[in-house]
Amino acid sequence: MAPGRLAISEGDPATDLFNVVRGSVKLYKLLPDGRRQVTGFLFPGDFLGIAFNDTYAYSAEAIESVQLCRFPRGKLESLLIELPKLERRLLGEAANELAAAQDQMLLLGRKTAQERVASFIVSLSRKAEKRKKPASPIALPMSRTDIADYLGLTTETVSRTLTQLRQAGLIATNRRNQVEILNSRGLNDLIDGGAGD
Amino acid sequence: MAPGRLAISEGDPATDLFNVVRGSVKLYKLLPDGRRQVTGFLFPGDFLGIAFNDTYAYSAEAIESVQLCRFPRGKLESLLIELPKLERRLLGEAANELAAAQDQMLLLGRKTAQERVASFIVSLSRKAEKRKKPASPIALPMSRTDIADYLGLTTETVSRTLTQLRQAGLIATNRRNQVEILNSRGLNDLIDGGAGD
DNA sequence: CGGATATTTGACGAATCTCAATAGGCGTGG
DNA sequence: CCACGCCTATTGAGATTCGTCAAATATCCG
Repeated sequence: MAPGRLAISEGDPATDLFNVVRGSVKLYKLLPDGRRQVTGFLFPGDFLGIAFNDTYAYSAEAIESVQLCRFPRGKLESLLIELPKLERRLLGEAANELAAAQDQMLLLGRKTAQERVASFIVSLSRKAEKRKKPASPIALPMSRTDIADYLGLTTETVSRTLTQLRQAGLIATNRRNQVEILNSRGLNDLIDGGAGD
Repeated sequence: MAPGRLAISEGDPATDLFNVVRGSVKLYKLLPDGRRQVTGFLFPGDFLGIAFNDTYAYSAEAIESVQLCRFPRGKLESLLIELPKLERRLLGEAANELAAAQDQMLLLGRKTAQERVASFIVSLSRKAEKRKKPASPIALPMSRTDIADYLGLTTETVSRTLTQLRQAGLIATNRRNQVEILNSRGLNDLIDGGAGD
C-alpha cells in the first residue's frame, strides 16, 4: 500500500482487523474545520482496527509503503471461538493501547512543548527496541505535520523544539529524518519535568 | 467508600477489577512535580481497573461516596473461562474506553477552552441519558480542579469559560453544582468548531 | 538544474496561565 | 437561627508559552 493511501476511514463499518507487516501507519481523527489529531503511529507487529463497535473510531493512513495482513471480521469471530488465546491476545493489545492512550492524554493535557517532543523521541526509541531495532538513531518516517498533530503542537513549534534539543546537545539530526540520541539521561530528565524546569 | 478515598493506585499490582455500583470515581495520572491529568470519570455501571498488564496504569479516587463491586483477579480468570460472554463484554468495554480516550486526545490536542468545556458538559449529559437520568440538569460532582485536570486547563479558565457559556445563554448554573442546558443546539455547535469560530 | 514541497527561522499576537484578591457556600458552634 | 471561619469558586491584571503569518532555506525528484 502506497504512502498516503487510506487504509480505514473514521465512521466506516468496522469490517476488518489488520496487522501491520511492513512500513508504518498513522491514525487520526478530524474536526469539521480540518483540525487534526493524530492518535497514534503503528509499526510492524501492531494491530489496526481493534474496534468492537460497529464503526472505526479513527482513520488510518500509510506513512511509508505498507504491507498489511487482513482479517475479515466475520472470519475473525469464528477464529476467536476456535482460538480463545487469540481473544486474550487481542484483549492484551487493547489494554496496551489503552495505557498508551492515557500516557498521551497526560502528555497532551499537561506537558510543555519540550517535554512532548522529548517524550516522543524516547517513546519511538523504546518502540524500536521492542522490535529489536537499535534505540538510536531512530527513523522519523512521519512528517513534521504528523508529529505536530500527534503532540498537539504546530509544525513550527516542533521544529523549534527539535532545534533547542539539538543545541542543548541532547540529540543530533541526520539528514535522513533520523534522530540520534546523544544524551539519553538528559532527554529522560526532560520527559516529565524531572529537571530543566 | 468515602469521598477522596483511593481505590487503586498507579503502579500497584492489578489484583482486582471493580464495577461501580453507586457514586462516581475519577481516574488520574501524576507527573513527579505534581501536575495531574484526570483521564476519566466513572459512574454507576462503569468498570474500573481494566488492566490486563501487571499493574494499574492510573490511580482512582472516589468523588462522591462510592460503592464498588469487586472481582479478585484470580477468580476473574476462572470466571472468564466459564463465561466467554463476560470476556466479550469486557472487550467491548475496553473498546469503548479506547474510543473515549481517542476523543479526549482530540479534545486535549486540538480544541479551544470553550470547545473543551462545551464538550465536557454535553458528554456528561449523554452519559447521564445512558444511565436513564435526565439529560439536563446534570450534576457536576467533581471539583473545578478535577474538571480542569480532565480538560487540560486551569480552574480559572474553566470558571471563566463557564461564565462565558452562561452569559451566552447556553447554560445555567444551579447552586448545587448542577448545570442546566438551555441551548442544546448552540452547545453542540461549539463542540467541534461548527460555529462560534 | 529547476520547480515543488517540506522544514527551519523570525517577528508578532493571542489564548491561556500565573498570581492575587474577592466573593460565595457550607459546616460548626454559640 | 445566625455568626464565624474555612474552603472552593469567581474575577481581575499582567506574564508567558505557543500559535500565526511570513520569509528563507533545505530537500526531493524529475
